Amino acid sequence: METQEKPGRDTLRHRLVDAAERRIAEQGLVGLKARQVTADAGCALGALYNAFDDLDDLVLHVNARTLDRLAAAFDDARRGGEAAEEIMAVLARTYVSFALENRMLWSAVFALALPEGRSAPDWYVVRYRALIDQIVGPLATLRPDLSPDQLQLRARTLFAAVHGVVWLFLDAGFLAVPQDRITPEVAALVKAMTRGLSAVD
Amino acid sequence: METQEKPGRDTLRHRLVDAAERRIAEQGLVGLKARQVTADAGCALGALYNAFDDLDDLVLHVNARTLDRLAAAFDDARRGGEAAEEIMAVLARTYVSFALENRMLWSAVFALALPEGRSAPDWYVVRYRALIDQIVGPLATLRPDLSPDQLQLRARTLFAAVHGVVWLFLDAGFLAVPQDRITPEVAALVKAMTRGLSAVD
DNA sequence: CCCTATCTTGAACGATGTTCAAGAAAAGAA
DNA sequence: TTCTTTTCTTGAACATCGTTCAAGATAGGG
Repeated sequence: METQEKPGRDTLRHRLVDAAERRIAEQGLVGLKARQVTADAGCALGALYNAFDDLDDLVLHVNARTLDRLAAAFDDARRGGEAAEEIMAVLARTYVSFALENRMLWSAVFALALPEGRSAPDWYVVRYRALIDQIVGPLATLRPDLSPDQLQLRARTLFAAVHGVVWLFLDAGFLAVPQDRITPEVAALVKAMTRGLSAVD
Repeated sequence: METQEKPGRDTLRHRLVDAAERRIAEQGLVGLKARQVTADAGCALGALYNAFDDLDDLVLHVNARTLDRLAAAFDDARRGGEAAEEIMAVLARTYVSFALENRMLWSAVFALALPEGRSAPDWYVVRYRALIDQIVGPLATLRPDLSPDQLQLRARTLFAAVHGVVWLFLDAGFLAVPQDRITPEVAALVKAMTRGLSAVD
């Protein structure tokens, strides 16, 4: 059972997430070790397993923070509420910038692979959905021909497609490309996917 | 140094790759253990490190096989040489089918994360490029407005975008969607990305 | 002040990837 | 064949990892 998070900024849970976040940001997900993170947080090895189920559970909390920060960046980006097309383009740029400025943390969001039977908890999935939902709005304006169900699906497809492109440049170094070409490529991708009128589907 | 592969179908190297391939196909990349795979291949634990540098090196060889099989599927798919637009659509369908029919092996291709400084060897990168190159052909027909350099880049973008969508359904189960909706979504993505005439950039 | 419940500790366990000295096998030279 | 040299093979040993758990410390409530 997931114990209720106490509000205190100085709980052990909080310090552990802080330490884990730093470690991942610097060394990547593979650089996160139980002994290291507990030392950083100033507690014994075993204390980690009192505060969290698991190392994966801890990573999930770090990832939740990362997703929240991207969601906040999305909020800011949409604040300059222009036309739907422009919002879409801004969201795409925001996504790319965020991923590039938080490489390791962003990679960790996708690199974490839960064991076979285990699925992500609700409080985690909610964060994902919140991101998708921010896309559905402008997409609905651009594609009035799509049903709500189709919109939801298409928003995920769009998100995943952009993720794929960013991933290519983040994790598949051997096909590397100058960073300044990523944003235009993603922009082209998003523009193509959201062009409404001539869309045949 | 990478020792030259002997042609024999029954070398230890070959048996190890076979065993590793089976293990990954059944249990996923995380299910691949040095002791298990050497037992399956009928050799001692240490023999693995004579045949390969590393466990990662072994996985690289499994992945190379997988990439070769997809490349072969691409070859077959293009054999019915229709219009460029149709070829593109067929390649996309082929990709999706292949990924779904080889879930674990295909995931392994992307899940393998080489340690920080280490980069994939040339004989491995070549396989990736071969796949991309199969896309460049039809894309060049559909987008005569793009320079060779832009074509190469756009082909990678397209590949990565499709990869992202397939990945979403393969590894991010909580946003799961019925399998029969994947192919149409990818088709829509590819069609949007390859639409030539009204293309703006 | 004591009883209880909770948190904390770090030694211990089992599993893992990798190394390496020693032995076996193969290949070449005579 | 026989000796020498090189290569392959072996499995015990090592270091490191995530995780557990019995024992001790701490805090709360009556």
